[in-house]
Amino acid sequence: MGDKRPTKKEELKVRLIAAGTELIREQGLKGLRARDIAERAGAALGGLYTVFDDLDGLILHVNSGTLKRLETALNAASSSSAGLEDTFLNLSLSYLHFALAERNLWSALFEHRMPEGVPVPDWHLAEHAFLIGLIAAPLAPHLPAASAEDVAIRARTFFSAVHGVISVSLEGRFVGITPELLEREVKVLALLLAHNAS
Amino acid sequence: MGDKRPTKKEELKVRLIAAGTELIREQGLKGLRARDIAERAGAALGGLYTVFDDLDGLILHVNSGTLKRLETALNAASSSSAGLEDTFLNLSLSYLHFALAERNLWSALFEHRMPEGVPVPDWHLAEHAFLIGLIAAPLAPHLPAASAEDVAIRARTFFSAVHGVISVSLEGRFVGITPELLEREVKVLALLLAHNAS
DNA sequence: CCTCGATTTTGAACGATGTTCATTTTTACG
DNA sequence: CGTAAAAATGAACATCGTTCAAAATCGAGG
Repeated sequence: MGDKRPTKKEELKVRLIAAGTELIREQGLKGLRARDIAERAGAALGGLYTVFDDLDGLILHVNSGTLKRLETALNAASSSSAGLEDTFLNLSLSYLHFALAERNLWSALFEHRMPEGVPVPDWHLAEHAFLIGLIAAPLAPHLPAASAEDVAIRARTFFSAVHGVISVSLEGRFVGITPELLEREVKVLALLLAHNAS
Repeated sequence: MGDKRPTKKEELKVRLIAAGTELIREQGLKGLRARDIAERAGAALGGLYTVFDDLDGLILHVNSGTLKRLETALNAASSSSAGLEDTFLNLSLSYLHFALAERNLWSALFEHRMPEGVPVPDWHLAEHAFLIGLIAAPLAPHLPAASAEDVAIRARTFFSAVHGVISVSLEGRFVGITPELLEREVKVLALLLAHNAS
C-alpha cells in the first residue's frame, strides 16, 4: 500500500530524467537521442519505453524539473523585493540570469513541440502557472477595478514581453547583442511595465 | 551568360518551395517530410537534393518567402500611419493579424533550428533586419541622443516584446486566450511602448 | 537452497525518415 | 540523327524512435 521505498522502476525513471537533463544541457533539445539517454542512464534502450510512452514524455519531465528550479529562483527574487518596480526588476533579471545560466534547458521549455494534434498534458501546462502568479500577485493591488482573470491576462502580457526580449536575443535570429546590453534592455522594459501598470 | 529565362532547375526550385510552403501551412513545420514535398512538387525524392543541400535549406527558402509577405504587410501598415503611437499600433496589429492568418508559416520562422553547430546563413539573417528597421525609423526622432545602434537595439526590444506576447499566446503553453483579448493586450503594450519611447 | 511463476530488463528487429548516388532519361546542338 | 552534357530518378543506405519476444531477475513456498 503506502510504499515509501523507491522501486526499481522509479529509480530508473530518475536516472533517465537526469540523463536527459544533462544531454539537453550539453547539446540542446534538437540533438537529443533515445540511445544516448539510455546509455548515460546505464540502461538498455527499451527501458526508456517501460517508463515513458515516448521521448516526448521524458522531455516533459525534464522540462518539469527545469520549471521547478526556475520557480525556486524566481520565488527568491520575488520574496526579497518590495514594491512593484523592485519586484518586476528583480523578477525580470532573475529570469534573464536563469535563461543565460541554463540556456539549453530553458530553451527546451519553449522549443519543445508535441506531435501534430497531440496536446500538452494538463499536468504540465499547470506547472507553468506560477510564472503568471508571481507577476499577478504584486500587480493585482495596482488594478483594483480588474477581475482576477483580467489581472492574470495582464500578468501574462508582461511576462511574455520580457520573455520575448530574452528569447529573441538568445535565439540569435537577429544581430547579436552583448549580455550587458541585453540586461540593460530587460531593465528598461521591466521598469517601463511597472511604471505603467496602473 | 546573362541568362534571364528560368532553367529547369529553377522551375523545380520554385515548385519545391511552393510545395514546402503549402505543407507547412497545412501541417506545421514539425510534420514536414521530404517525401511529401517531392510528391506535391511532382518530382522524385532525389530532386530535392539537387536543388537544396538538405531540408533545412528548403525551409530557409520557405521562411524567406514568408518574411517577404510579412514585409509587404508591415510596410503597408507603416506607410499608412502617422505619428509614433499610430505607427506602433498599426505595426503591432498587422503583425498579430499576419501571425493569426498564417499561423504555421509564421511559427516556422521562429521554430526552425539549424542542426547543432550550424549557424543560420547570413543571407537569411539579413532578411529579418527589416523588422527592426520598421520600428527604428519612426523611433529615431524620439531618441535624439541615441546612436543608430542604440536605436536599433531599442527597436529590437520593442519588437521582441510584442512578438513575445503573440508567440507565447499562440504557442498555447499557458491557459488559452481569445483573439479579441489578445488583440486588446497587443494594443495596450504597443501604446505603452510608444508612450514611453522618449 | 531449490522451484517456478511473475516481473523486469534486454537489445535485435521494424518502420519511418533524411540523404546519397549509380543509373536512366531528357535536353541541347552540330 | 548522334551524342555529350544536364537533369531526373528511385533503390539503397544510415540513423532514428519504437516494439516486443526472449532472457534475466526476483520472490514466495516448499
